[in-house]
Amino acid sequence: MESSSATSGGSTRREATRQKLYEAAVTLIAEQGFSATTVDEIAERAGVAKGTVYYNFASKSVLFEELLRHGVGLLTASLREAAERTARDGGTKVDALDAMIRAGLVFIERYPAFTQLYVAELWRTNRAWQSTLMVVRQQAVAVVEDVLRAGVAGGEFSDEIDVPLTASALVGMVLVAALDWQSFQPERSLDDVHAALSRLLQGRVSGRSAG
Amino acid sequence: MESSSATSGGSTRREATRQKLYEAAVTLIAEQGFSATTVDEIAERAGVAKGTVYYNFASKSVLFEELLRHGVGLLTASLREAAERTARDGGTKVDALDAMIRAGLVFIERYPAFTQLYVAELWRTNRAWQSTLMVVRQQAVAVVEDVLRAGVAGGEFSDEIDVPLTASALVGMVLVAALDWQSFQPERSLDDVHAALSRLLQGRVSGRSAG
DNA sequence: GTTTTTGCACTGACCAGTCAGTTCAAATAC
DNA sequence: GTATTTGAACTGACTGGTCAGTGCAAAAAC
Repeated sequence: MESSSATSGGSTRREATRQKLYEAAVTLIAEQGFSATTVDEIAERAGVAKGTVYYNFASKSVLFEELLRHGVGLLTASLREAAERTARDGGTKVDALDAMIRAGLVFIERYPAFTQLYVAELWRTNRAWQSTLMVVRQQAVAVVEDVLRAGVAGGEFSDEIDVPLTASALVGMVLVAALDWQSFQPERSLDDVHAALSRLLQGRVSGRSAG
Repeated sequence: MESSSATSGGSTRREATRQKLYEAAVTLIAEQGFSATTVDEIAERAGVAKGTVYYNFASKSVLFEELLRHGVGLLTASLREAAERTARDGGTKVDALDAMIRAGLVFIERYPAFTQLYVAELWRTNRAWQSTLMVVRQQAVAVVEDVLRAGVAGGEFSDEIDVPLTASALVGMVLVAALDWQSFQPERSLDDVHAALSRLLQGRVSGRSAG
């Protein structure tokens, strides 16, 4: 007899509790930062006792590290999927980048708190989860780099572009534009924001209106 | 009788102490975050007594807020200067943006810790210095927006571009690329990084090498 | 003689992590 | 089907330590 509602691996109740803790932690840490967020707050928002946090995670930092891994996993999967879908549909590499921009925006719209938290921690040094963060960052940027490299190999992009730097710049463009969108003009539609970034990507900023 | 090394206004000795405290605080907070940085640490790194911190600043948060204002003041001055210099030399608005990108890179190369700290705090909510941060952010982005608007008015840029969003995206592009440069490939030259970003700005990513 | 800095002891709040005890659902016994 | 056992999951009061901010007398700088 199996348990009534099995998730993939791991006992159901425990998994549900961990999920609640992730959700509570991500918003609190995004708002206040890691150090300013107390374990008591996380427990309270998740609706569990403090002891439960320590039953499920070795420490506050471990909870945070697993949260990071979890979130970036979702993002890279989504980016990769966007790139592959475009390739299957016979699109160019610019189309792939454009699709990835959209996938990035969709992700940020869905998980704004996670994105905030990620940006806030990414360039810090001297932190316990530094190495976790490096690994996880590289996974995400690598997806963009791969598309750029394929584009250079296929002659679609200039072979003079600097792949890692251009990838960083593209990620930064989307990240900052999206966070500003969420923070300062949340009423705008995703399509709107996507259109503006597309234009920038395709160098259609200079030059008069298409009229 | 002028003091030997006058900064604008304020008694010299006091100003020197405050400067030491800014420098100590900025690196520590960039590395560890605001909450994880103690006043004792700041005092120790600055080489002054803890009491001196409180003689010069009302509280830890006030020290931080003034630090923010100070740093962003330097940045906006530098951006504005770059834009104006280009205008005087009869450059286009793209030239102005390019000069501002360079000014941004120079700033980040000179004050990497401040930049880190700024990014880490910018999209947080529920923090005491939230409003300070908003004001100060707007000052910096506004300089870029002004150039974009002037370019649209003069017909150099498409009137379909979204000025605030494009400004955000450009700032993000430079910010993230530069932070990655500093963190992960610090051996590269500023010119190198600038060239890569210039290329992206001018839409010279697509298309074969100029050979 | 006024301003600024020092050094250091002290307070009170806050917080990560612990642990002895409780809950409860499923398994086993009858 | 009812009673009993088991153990994973959870609880929340408690502890030991940390830290922002204070108070103040004496020294140093100007």
